[in-house]
Amino acid sequence: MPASYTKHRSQTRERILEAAESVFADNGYHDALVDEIGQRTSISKGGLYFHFPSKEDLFFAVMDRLADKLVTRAEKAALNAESPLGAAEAAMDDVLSTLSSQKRLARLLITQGYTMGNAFESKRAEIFNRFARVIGEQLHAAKEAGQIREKNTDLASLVWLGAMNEVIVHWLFSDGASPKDVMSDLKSLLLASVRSADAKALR
Amino acid sequence: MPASYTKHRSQTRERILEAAESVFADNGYHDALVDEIGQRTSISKGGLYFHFPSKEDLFFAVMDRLADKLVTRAEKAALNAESPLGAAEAAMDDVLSTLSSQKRLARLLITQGYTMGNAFESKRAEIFNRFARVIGEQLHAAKEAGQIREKNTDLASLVWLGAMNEVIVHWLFSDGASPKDVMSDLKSLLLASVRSADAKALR
DNA sequence: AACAACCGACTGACTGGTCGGTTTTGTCCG
DNA sequence: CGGACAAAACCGACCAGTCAGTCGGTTGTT
Repeated sequence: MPASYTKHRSQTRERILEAAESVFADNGYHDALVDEIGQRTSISKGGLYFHFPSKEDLFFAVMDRLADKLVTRAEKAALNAESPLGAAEAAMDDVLSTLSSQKRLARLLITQGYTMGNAFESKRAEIFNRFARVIGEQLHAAKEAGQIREKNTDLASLVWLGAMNEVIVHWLFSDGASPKDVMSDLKSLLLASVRSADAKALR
Repeated sequence: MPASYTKHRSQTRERILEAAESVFADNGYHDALVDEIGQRTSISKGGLYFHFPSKEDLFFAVMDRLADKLVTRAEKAALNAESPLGAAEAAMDDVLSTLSSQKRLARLLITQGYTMGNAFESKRAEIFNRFARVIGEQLHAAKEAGQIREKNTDLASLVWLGAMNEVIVHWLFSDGASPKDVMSDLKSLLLASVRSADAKALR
């Protein structure tokens, strides 16, 4: 295989990835049509299947590329910090502001690609909001009672919900410790995140 | 409509919901077949469509029912606590241990139903783990440097990741404040969750 | 009789993937 | 240089499996 083939080959791959990212971002995996990716690249379906063995593989390649970009950026941003905790902070800064300015891509990376359309995402949001509200009410009451420092209890409840969710998801896929096992550590983390300095006793 | 109709009607609905929950939990929404729900209930497809207008509606009804159960349980658990923060803690306890003991349902509620199969979930896990590792390395270094109190940096990185994720997801669906806008509040929450008392200066 | 509940064979839209054939690109040699 | 050969790249009509949803008819209840 002559060298100049592989060069052109990777150019085409890149073109396909670009278009696929856009189509997946617009429609989500399920509703994205391979034919439409073909249209946007002016490459026929058969041509696409020459470069990628399946729609799924193509999607994964898109996701990998996205994650690469994001991680690379964040790691670069972290280099300027003068301490580890500062580095973590800088990376968080970078990721959040990058995603903030590219809603479509955030959507693709975080949920859209994996889900089955807008109706489903709305349902997910509805249920999670319900949980967030339950947590939020308690935190709000705790705030009134002077037990916690944090004023932004809505945000705090999102943080708590997100943390719990992630712990569960991790358990679901890693076969690691069950949520129960990490619960006490998790609780002290979350309590520390909001507790005021002068509230030692909890119950 | 005679009374005994509606009674039997709601019994049948319940039977269907039960079976549907099981089928959805086993296969996820996409790969769950309406025909299989029919088989398990001994109700024909047409019969099912007499009770639910579509597969999607049936799925949503299942999810609502699940969320109901979970919230009700948690709220009951919270009643025994003696302070708001204690109530929040008790509810968290309850939810985590309930889900811990029912992996199938946790899966359904948290992700499975909305996604497109195992390959996709694995990919999601892979990417998120990558991010978690980046955070984890920083936190670990911060621990070595004595900047943080928390010893379980793996868990802490999951918490951070989950919190960020949830903030982003919420923004994606609520059209609320962008992650950038809540970033400073979010940072102080997360830093407070791990920071040791004697580490004030950050950078 | 009237209506709810249920049946299940059938349909029709959908779309990922295939495959035989064509065009383009690079290489080799006379 | 140029013509012949091979391999890569690309084309697009077509196939094949899938399954949610329908509908005309049946059974059971009041």
